[in-house]
Amino acid sequence: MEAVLIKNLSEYFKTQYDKEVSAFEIQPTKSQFEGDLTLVVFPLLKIVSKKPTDLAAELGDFLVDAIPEVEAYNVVQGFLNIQITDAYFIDFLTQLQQNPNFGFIPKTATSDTLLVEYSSPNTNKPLHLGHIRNNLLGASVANILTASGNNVHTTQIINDRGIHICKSMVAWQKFGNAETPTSAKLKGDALVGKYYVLFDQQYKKEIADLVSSGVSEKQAKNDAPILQEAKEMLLKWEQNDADVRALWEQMNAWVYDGFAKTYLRLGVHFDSYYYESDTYVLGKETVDEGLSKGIFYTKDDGSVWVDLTDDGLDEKLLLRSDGTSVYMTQDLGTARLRYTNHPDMKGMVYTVGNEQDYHFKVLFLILKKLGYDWASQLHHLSYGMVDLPSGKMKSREGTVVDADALMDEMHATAKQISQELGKLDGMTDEEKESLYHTIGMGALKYYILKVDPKKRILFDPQASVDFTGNTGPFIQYTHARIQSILRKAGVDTIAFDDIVSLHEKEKAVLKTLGQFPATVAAAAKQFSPALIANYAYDLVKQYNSYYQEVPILVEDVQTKSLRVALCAAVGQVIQKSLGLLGIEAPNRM
RNA sequence: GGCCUCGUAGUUCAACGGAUAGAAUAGAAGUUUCCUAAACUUUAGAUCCAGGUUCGAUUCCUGGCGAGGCUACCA
Repeated sequence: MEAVLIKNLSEYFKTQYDKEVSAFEIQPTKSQFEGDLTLVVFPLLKIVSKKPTDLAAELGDFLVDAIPEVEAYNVVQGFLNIQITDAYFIDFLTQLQQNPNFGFIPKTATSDTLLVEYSSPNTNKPLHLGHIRNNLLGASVANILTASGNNVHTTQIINDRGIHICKSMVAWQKFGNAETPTSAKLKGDALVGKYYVLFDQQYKKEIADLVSSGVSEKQAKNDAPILQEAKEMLLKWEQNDADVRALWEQMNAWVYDGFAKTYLRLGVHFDSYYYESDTYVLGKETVDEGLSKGIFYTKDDGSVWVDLTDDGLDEKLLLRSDGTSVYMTQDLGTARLRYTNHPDMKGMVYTVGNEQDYHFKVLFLILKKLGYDWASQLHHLSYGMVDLPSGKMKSREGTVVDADALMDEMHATAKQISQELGKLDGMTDEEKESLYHTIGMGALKYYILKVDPKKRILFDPQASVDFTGNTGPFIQYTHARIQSILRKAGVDTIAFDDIVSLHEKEKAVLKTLGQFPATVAAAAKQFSPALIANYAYDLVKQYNSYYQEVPILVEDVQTKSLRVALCAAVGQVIQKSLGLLGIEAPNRM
C-alpha cells in the first residue's frame, strides 16, 4: 500500500508542481489518531511552499480521488492521516492465506552468497553465557539473511592452537592421571576446562611462592615453572613434536565432542569449520606479500608492522620478532582463504564481541590496503558483553555462567512451571521432556535476542526464567493457543467473500501482519534479531487483545471463516518470527 | 592520556529526526458458565546535565558528568 501511495504522490508532484520527489515519510498511524497510514508533510514544505495543513488537505483530496482503497483522510497539524478501506484488508488476508512464503524472499539463481561467522571459541574451556549470546545472534542473523533471499553459509574460526590449550595440556600431564571424559564422566570440554583451571591455580601458587622468596611479581609471573612448561610445549607444537601433537589432537577432539553437544542443544549448526592451525600459514604469506608491496615494514628486531597512523589508528604488529604469527596474522589468512573457497561471495559477517571493535577496524583496513576489493563487503557484527547482577563475568574468578548448566536450569524451570499449571496431562513423558526443552530454550533465546545487539545485557538468572510478560514462552503460548483454535475450528473454512467490514481489533491485527515483510527486510539490513523479537511481541499483544474481545468460533460461517483465517495468519507469522530467532513454536503447551 | 560504545519509569527493554516517549516487571484495583488465566482490563511512574542545528531532538553536533571497552611480541 505504501508503494502505491508513493507512486501516486510522486506523479502528483511531477504533474502539479513539476518537481521530482521520491522520498515520502509514511508511517503507521499512531493509535491515538484515526487512520491507518500517516504521511508527514513537513518535509514537503521545502519543495512546495504552503501551509502544512493546506498541503496535507490538498494531498488528501488527491489520494481519495486517485486511489480506490483510500477511503478518507484527516489532517492534524502537518500529519495527513489516511484511512484505508476494509476491503483492502480483507483482500490482503485472502492473499495471505494463499501465500505460505509471506514475508520471505525466495532464493533465485542470482541470490548473493553471504558468509556468517559466529561462535569461534577457544578450545581450552567450555562455552559460557557470552558464547550463548554470540551463537544465538549469529544463528539468528543467518536465518534472517536467508529469509531475505541470500545463500547463507555459516562457519566459525576455531582458535585451536596457542598458549591457552598448552596450559590445559600441561596440567593434564601433571595432574591428570590419564583421565578421559569417559573415566571422569564429564563432557570433553568440561574436562579440558577443568585442567585449565588447575593450571591457573598451580600458576598462582608458584607466583606466590616466588614472590615470598623475594622475586618481583612481574618476574614471578614470567618465571613460574609451570608457565615455562606451557611455553616449551607451545614451541614443541610449532616444531611438530609428535607427542605434543598427539596430545593436542586428543584434547581438542574431546573439546569438539563437548561443543558439538552444546551446539546441538542450542540448535545452531555450522556449514564449515576453519582452524587457526590451518590458516596462520596463509596469514604469514599475506604478510610477506604486504612487505613486498611496501605496505608493511620490518623493525630492527625483525618484527613486522603496519603503520595506520595516517588513518587515525596506531601501528599494529603483524609478526613477532621470532617470526611467529599473532591474532591479526591469522585473521588475514582466514579471510583470504574464505574468499578463495567461495569466489562468488558477496560479503562476510563476523559475529564477535565489541571488545574487538578496534581489531576488526584494523583488519578490514589492512585488507583494503592490500588491494582486496572485497574488503568493503566485510561487516563486524559487534555485540555488548553479558553482565551478571553480581558484576562482570570473569572465568578466572569462577563467576562465569556455564552454557550447559544454564540450559539445564532453563529446562528445569520450564518443567516446574508446566507441572504447576498442569496443562500437559495426556502427553507421554518423552513429549513432555521435549516440550520442556522447547520452552526453556524459547525463554533463554528470546531473553537474549530481544535486546539490541550493540547494548550490554544484564543477565538476571531469576528474570530470565520468567515466563510471563515480554518473554519467549508468552509468544510460544499464544501460538499454541492459536493451534488449539485451528484444531477445534476444523478445516472447512476458506471463503469470506461477503464480509465487507472488519472489527476494529481485526484491522489492528491485519495492519501489524502487514508490517512483517518490512520488518524482516529491516532486520536483515541492520543484522538485528531484536527487531524481529519486538515485532513478534507486538503482534502477539495485538492478537491477545483481539481474541479477548472478539469470539472466533462463532456460528456464522462467513464470520467464523474470516476470523479463523486471521487466526491462522497470525499463527503463521508468529511461527516464522520465532523461527528466525531459532525458537520453536509448539502446537501445545 | 588517546580512541570507541552506552546513559530512557524502582528494575529489564522499545521508540527510520515526527504527533500526548511505548511495553514488561515490581506496586494498587478488577476480569474465568465463553476458543488454554503462561491471558486480558484499569491505575501510578522516565529521556544524565548545559548549549547548538530546525517546523520538530531520546535520536544529529559540541562540551561536561557517569558506566564499560580498546589502547599486548595473549587469542
